[in-house]
Amino acid sequence: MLPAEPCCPPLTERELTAEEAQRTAAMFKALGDPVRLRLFSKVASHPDNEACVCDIADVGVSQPTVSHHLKKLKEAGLLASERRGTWVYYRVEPSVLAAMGQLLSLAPAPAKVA
Amino acid sequence: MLPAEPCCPPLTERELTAEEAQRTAAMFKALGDPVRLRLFSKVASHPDNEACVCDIADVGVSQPTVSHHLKKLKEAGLLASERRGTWVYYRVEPSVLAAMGQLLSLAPAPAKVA
DNA sequence: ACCTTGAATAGACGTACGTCAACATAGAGG
DNA sequence: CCTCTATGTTGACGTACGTCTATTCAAGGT
Repeated sequence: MLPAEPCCPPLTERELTAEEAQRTAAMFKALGDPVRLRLFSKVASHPDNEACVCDIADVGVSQPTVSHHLKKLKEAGLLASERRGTWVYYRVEPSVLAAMGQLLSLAPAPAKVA
Repeated sequence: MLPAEPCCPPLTERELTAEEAQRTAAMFKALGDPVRLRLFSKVASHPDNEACVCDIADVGVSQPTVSHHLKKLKEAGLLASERRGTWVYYRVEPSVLAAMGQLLSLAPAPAKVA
């Protein structure tokens, strides 16, 4: 799995290269599972965009499955984790979120002559 | 697969319900494949956000595979298709794109007391 | 009617994915 | 040390997914 750094202009501006697509698709893929998306939204909507696993683990699947999904989100570059004593905290990477948001903006609207 | 209508406030605002997550994850999932993301970006970056299949089919996979992926994007609500004579045109749904972009905006930043 | 080109469908195949139960690891606190 | 709680890891299982070849459907042109 690629490092998943922020990437690329709005999708409406120009087509992605194969490499850009691979890197970027990895991030979308990470959010493409309902359980992962819920976990991510739970972290993102917590104060300071950060939450303990114990605060977000109630999503209807077993604890190992939660851990597995958090790992996937981390590998995709969308979350970072840090152990503080007994608990492990996950935090969203705001820059990555912003990059994905920009990717989906349809700002320029090329050649809409009207 | 759900109808995939536009949905939901920014991920930072509140956590998604299970149903919202399922609906929304389907859209992210559709963009979570490199080939599909390239196809989508090709359509999105064409004039009027619309392109003939013949204009975008060169992504390194067979023609049936391209057709398969375009169908998936359509089922996810991200593209619409229309036959015009010999050719079939695919067009992005701007509202859906905008909704996804808004979902990824981290506007309010709750409780960053600093 | 026939053939040609553009695009969708059907079916098959290998791989990746989501899930779980069982086990392992990490600190905290007696 | 031992144990309790919080997370992560392993290995297995069924299903979904991406891809292909072969075939079919749709429109045009001759």
